[in-house]
Amino acid sequence: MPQRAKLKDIAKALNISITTVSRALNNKADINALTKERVLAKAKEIDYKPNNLAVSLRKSSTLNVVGVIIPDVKHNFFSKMLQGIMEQAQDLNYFVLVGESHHNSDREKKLIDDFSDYGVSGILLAPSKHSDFDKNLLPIIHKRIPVVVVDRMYDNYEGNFVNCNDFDGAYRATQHLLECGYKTIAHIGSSDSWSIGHERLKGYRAAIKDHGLILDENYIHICNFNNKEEGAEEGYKACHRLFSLKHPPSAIFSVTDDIAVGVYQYAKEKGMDIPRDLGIVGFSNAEVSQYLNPPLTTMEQFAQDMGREAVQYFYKALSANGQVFQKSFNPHLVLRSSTINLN
Amino acid sequence: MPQRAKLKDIAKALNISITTVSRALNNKADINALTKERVLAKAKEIDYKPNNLAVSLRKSSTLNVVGVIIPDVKHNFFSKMLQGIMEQAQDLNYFVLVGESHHNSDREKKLIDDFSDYGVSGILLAPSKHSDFDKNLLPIIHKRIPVVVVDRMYDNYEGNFVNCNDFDGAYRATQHLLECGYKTIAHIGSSDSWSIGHERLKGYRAAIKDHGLILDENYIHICNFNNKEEGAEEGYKACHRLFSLKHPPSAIFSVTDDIAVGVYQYAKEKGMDIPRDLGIVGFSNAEVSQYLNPPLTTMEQFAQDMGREAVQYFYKALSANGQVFQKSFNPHLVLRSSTINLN
DNA sequence: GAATTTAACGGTAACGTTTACGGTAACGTT
DNA sequence: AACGTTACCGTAAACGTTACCGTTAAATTC
Repeated sequence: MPQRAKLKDIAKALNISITTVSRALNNKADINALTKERVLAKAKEIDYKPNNLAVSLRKSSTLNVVGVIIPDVKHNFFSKMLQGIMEQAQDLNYFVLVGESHHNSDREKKLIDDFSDYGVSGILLAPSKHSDFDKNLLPIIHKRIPVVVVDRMYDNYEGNFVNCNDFDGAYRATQHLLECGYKTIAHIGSSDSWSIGHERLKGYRAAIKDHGLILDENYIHICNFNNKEEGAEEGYKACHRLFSLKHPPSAIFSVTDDIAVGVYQYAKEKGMDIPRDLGIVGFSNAEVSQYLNPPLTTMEQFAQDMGREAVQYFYKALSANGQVFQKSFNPHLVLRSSTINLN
Repeated sequence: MPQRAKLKDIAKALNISITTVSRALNNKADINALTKERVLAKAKEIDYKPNNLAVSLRKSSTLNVVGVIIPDVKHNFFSKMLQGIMEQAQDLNYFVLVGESHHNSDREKKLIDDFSDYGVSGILLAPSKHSDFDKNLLPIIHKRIPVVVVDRMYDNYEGNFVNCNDFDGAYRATQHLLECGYKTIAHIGSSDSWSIGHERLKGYRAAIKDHGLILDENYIHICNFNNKEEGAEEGYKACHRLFSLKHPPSAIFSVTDDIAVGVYQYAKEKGMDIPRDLGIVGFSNAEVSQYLNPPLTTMEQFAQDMGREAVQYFYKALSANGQVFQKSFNPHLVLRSSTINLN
């Protein structure tokens, strides 16, 4: 609605053609230095700003927008990631369109399609649990829209991605507990259809095995998350089962910090001392974890760096023809007081 | 880059004019039912999607995008708000462009200008501390771009806004402490140039006064936040001073939950029992607060509702000519265990 | 049956840009 | 003097769409 200045206005004011004005503003060749100067001055004077719609239409290019789809902004990991994305995007002069899937595959599909129809230059997707690759992502990949998958992995996915090396992280978390001297280590995991949970379980298994311990399947408790983020509750319930075993565990590697919160609640209720009676390692270094009592040892995921890298990959994918960019970030142990050296 | 289907393609395939195709798809008058059907079928067949750029350019309307500027996505309050914004925006068929100001006024200005140049339909702004109204917001208000200010208030601002009734919230928080029977209530606040801190301080003052107590200025500690979110540290430092007073307070109303975390740390260190020795009420119901030990009594701000309302106001402002929309949400006391009835 | 309405459609211009192309001076070259 | 070169600028078409107006044939009116 607001009456914007156009090339025509400048042209009229200076009594030259629109073409010349355009040339001046986009510093192209075939233009007199003086004319250019006058155009620039006039442009500033009447506050001329190019009409992106017209420019993109004419150039038949897309707008400088990248679409970001995440399951939940409130989640610490995703908001950190988003932060990294926005920073890097701004550096590359891109705008960021954000949508939430709420871990709903249909909603995710709609967002992907809407973004695509809108004409984004690319899409960064942190897939929801149960995301349907063939249905949601494949169509727009075929449309040649650059896509970078973040955080979660599809099976046999061969496109661009940035994720967290969950296997490695879980391995190191478990290893840390072993090195502290905890002998019986349980794992509270999350539903298998979610690749992250799967990888972390594998990492846990590998660590136990590599250290010559026998893996007791009773020590593995897989929670069944619904869409709600009721992690703490699930953790609490898990403890209920784990500590009714004949030989209850002396340490727990929890697949998320949220779940660990539930473990804390259970431990407190039963008068168990963390870390003496029970060692705990979480995953993802949620904001909560530093405020828990005692502060939770956990795995930092570098969400912000992942976000930044994702944007860079998208950017590279724009020009690079067919080349694929992939990277796994190794998590880092954040040593706090929920684990202690028992030796 | 991806070769999109155009009206021309449909027209050619059916041997009719582009105009007719357009009419069919936008279900306008002057079109045969059969023709319309054939067009729609063909459109679906070749997956035609209108080119938004061309449409908006032709109609000289903006794209369906609303720009959102917040200081920090990681912050619980803002991410909740953003969530509300995105939900409501999706319902109204708007896309959401997000940018972070990081409490930097210049960065905020750049975002506002960029969004405006981009051609957003409107802007929702949660101003950063020290945001310069005249410099940042006034220019685009003059450009007639609908603006809704959220959360924080400018002095003498007369445009659209949705905020939290901080005065009322602070009043009720303080009142709650008084009703519990705490006799000496201190306030840890934040720098005055931030309207929110100012309002909460006023609310605190009013509550003390209305209950016939004498306000001891020594009980008011104003933290000087820099841009960093070092709330806990500030809270800790504040306690240092407050508890070296001749008559230390028996309760604290903290301007944010973050700061309250610092109070907890101090209390734990000095062996004070919360809530017996020290009652605490926070503000904003951060995620942390429920996990603190004991869980923190605090004021819920309905960030999500505020976000939703903000989008609705923006939407109304699009058509309503000059009408101004304003609303203050009253915070709600979330009663937990950091306060107790002493009577 | 002539006049008028109506249904259905097409042509053209326009939204604000960019760009391929052509044109006109002014100058230098042989 | 004829030609080529250079520097600068304008014309016109195009990007994909929609609004406006005109056109045709059939249907309706009297």
